[in-house]
Amino acid sequence: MKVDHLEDPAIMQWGTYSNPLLTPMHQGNFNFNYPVQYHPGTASTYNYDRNAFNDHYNLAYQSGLSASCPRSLNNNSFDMTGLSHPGVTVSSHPPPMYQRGPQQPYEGMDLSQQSPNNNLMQLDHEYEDYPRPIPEDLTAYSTPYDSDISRAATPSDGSPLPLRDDALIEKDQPYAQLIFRALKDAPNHTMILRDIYDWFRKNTDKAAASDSKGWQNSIRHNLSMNGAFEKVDQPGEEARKGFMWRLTHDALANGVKSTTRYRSKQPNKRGHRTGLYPQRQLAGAMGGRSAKKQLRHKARMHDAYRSDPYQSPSRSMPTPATFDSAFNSEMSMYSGSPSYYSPSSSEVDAMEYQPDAYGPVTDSCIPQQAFHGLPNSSISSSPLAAYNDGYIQLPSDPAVPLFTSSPADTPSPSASEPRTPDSQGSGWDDNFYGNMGGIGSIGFDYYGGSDIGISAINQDGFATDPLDEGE
DNA sequence: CTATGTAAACAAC
DNA sequence: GTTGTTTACATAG
Repeated sequence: MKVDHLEDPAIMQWGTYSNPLLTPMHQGNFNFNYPVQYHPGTASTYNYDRNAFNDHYNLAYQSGLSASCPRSLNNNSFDMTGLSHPGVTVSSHPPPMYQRGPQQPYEGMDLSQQSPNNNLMQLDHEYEDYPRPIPEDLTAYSTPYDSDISRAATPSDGSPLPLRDDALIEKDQPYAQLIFRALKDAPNHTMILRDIYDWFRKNTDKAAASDSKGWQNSIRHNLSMNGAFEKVDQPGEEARKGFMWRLTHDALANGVKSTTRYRSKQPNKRGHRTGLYPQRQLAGAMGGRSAKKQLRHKARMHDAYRSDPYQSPSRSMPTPATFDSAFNSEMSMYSGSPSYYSPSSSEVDAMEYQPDAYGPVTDSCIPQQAFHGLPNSSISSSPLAAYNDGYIQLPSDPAVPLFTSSPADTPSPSASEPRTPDSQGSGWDDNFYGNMGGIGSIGFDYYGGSDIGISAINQDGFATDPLDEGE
């Protein structure tokens, strides 16, 4: 087994990390008059494969000024993990299944955005190099974590270096955090459950510490309960095995928040039901993978949506790999916004699950980080901007200019402004700048159009939200 | 109280 | 048996 270091040493220079907000990409001469060129069919720009797993790989980002975006231009393109770099033909540990389409190099990509957090990258050597996947090889999934990689410190191995010193901290992190890390390092930030298990076996002591399988239960529990993780469908035969789990855009941008989604707010205040569920409502009566196709009891979840500022509206539904356009237009803040557009039960039920809803989206979008330096007012007053977890959605019409040079020239927000349903009054708009999702990235929280706060991501990947409304 | 871990019931593979 | 959802209890802080 080869345990090469996959990273280009030139890329892996931690010391060069300086300011996440001042990466070369952002330092480019910006004028905000450029109309975004949208070439839906430009093959050289992207190669959209309608696939759950490559939707993030197909973007060629050009000079940081414009991008064609198959809607789900992902943070991975600007990855803070540093794992999927242009020109680097290997990524750290993608199981072949995960990558269906060929990975496009990002010509103009910024290589300097390295996470300052060594923890996030220390695991790379654990994974094997692997050849570029055959596109149609969807069924031959083999976990990248071979069981025999007992990485028990084998000094003779050459480069054992299982975990660095700071890794010790990692072990004490909560499950949600660890899962976050696992996914963050994964290609597309997506993994299947078993690989998450394996990641835990390798990189944490949760597994070893417990003789039982409680830790797996906990992982599943967290995956289910924490809004940072979303399910995406697994194409092909493997779909039977379950979903893949992916970090939401919002999680990438904002970090993980607590796993409190459905937890009862007032747990049996009085009457403490000491005895184990004598009168207990059947726990998990609604559980199961049936959620995949039958959206049960959505209504009762809406309370949870409101109470959990981290929740995406349709957690029980597998999230299409990229935005379903209807979904997108209906709820443009599809994740991460506290004031959600809460679809009614019937609406949710109407949102039938479409396994093939990965179609390209008509809108062009550019990452908000491209607007670094632009006054907030300019952005928010743009008639085009619809903030969407790290991206600015643009209408299909490429002729419409984005911004004018002077604020005075800015056309007043028209009625056609695609605002989010709740951004007018009480909605949140998370408008992230900088290296989206990177440690230390900063975002501005808009509340009803007013810039009132700043969020940041701490070293642990947890978002610090000074305005976290706890209800 | 909140955040988290843990156990477990349960449903649908 | 596995995966995913949900409820419930315990406990640390």
